[in-house]
Amino acid sequence: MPELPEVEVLVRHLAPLLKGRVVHGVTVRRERVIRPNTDEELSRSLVGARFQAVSRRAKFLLFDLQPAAKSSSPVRLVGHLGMTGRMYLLPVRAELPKHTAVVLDLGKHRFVYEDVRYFGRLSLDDSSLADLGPEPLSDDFDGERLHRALAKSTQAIKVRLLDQTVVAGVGNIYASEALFRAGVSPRRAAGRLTKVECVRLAESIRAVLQEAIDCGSTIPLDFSGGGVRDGLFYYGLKEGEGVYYEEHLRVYDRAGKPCLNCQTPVRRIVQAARSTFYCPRCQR
DNA sequence: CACCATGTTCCTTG
DNA sequence: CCAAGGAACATGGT
Repeated sequence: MPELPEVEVLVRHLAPLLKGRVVHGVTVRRERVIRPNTDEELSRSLVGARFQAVSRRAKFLLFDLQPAAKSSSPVRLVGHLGMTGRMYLLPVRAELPKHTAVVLDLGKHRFVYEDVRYFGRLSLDDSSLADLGPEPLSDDFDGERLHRALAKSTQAIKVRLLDQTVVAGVGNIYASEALFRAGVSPRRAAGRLTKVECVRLAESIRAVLQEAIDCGSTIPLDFSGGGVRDGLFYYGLKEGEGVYYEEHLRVYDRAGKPCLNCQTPVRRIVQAARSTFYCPRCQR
C-alpha cells in the first residue's frame, strides 16, 4: 500500500478514529513485525494507554499514547506498512483477516494491522526515524537542498530518490512519476543534475505527492464491517460495486503504452533491481 | 514453473 | 569509514 501519500491519507483517516481510545489488550500474531520488541514489552507499554495523536514521518505512522499511570512517560508506537501492510478499525465481532499481524483491543472495535508479506512493522523502536532526510512537503525541502544532497553521486537519479536520507517518503512509484513530470531521465547520474533541474525535480516531487494525497482524500474509506476493507490501497483500484476512481499515475506501470505527452511508447528498465518507467523522448 | 510486486535492512565488495 | 550492488525477508498474483 504505501508511499508517502497513501500513508498520509491513512493517518488522516485514523487520527480521529483513534484519538481518545484506550488500549485494553494487545495480540501479536506475528512476532517478526514487532521487532525488536517482545509481546510482553508491547503489552506492558500499551495496555491501559490512551491514543493522543496520530501523525506521519516519511512512510512511518506515529501513534502517540498517554499511559494509564500519569507518572510514566508518553508512549510512541511506530508503524510501517512495508509493501502490503494495512491498518484499520474493525468491529469486535468482525472476523480477522488471514494475515493479521497485530491486534489492539479498543473495546467495541479492534485496531488491526494486517500484512500479507509481513515486511512492515509496529513497535516501540523509533531508531529508523533518525536518519531520514527532509519531508518533501515541508519547507525543509527544495531544489537547492536536493542539489546538495545529490552532489558527487554517480548513482542514477531514480535510485537516489529512493534513498530516504535524500528525501523522505518517495517510493518506487512516485520516483518514476516525479522524474516524468520533471522531464528528467531516470538514468542520469544524480550528481550531474544542474541546479535548475533539481529545482524542477523538487517541485515535481512535491506536486506528484500532493496530487496523490488530494486524490486519496476523495476516496471514501469504509472499513467498518460489510467485508469491504480494501478501501485504501493504490488509488485507481475498484471499490465496492463497479465504482472506479480515476487512475492518476502517468508513467508507472505503463510500459509499451503511449506517453501521455508525445505518444512515444513508455519504456520499462530495471535499476537497483526495481522497475523504472519513463518516456525516452520526454525524459533526457 | 516463471516472473513480478508499493520497502527496508543487512552483507559484501571495492 | 564510505559508496554501491545485491540478497534477504514472505506471500501472492498473473
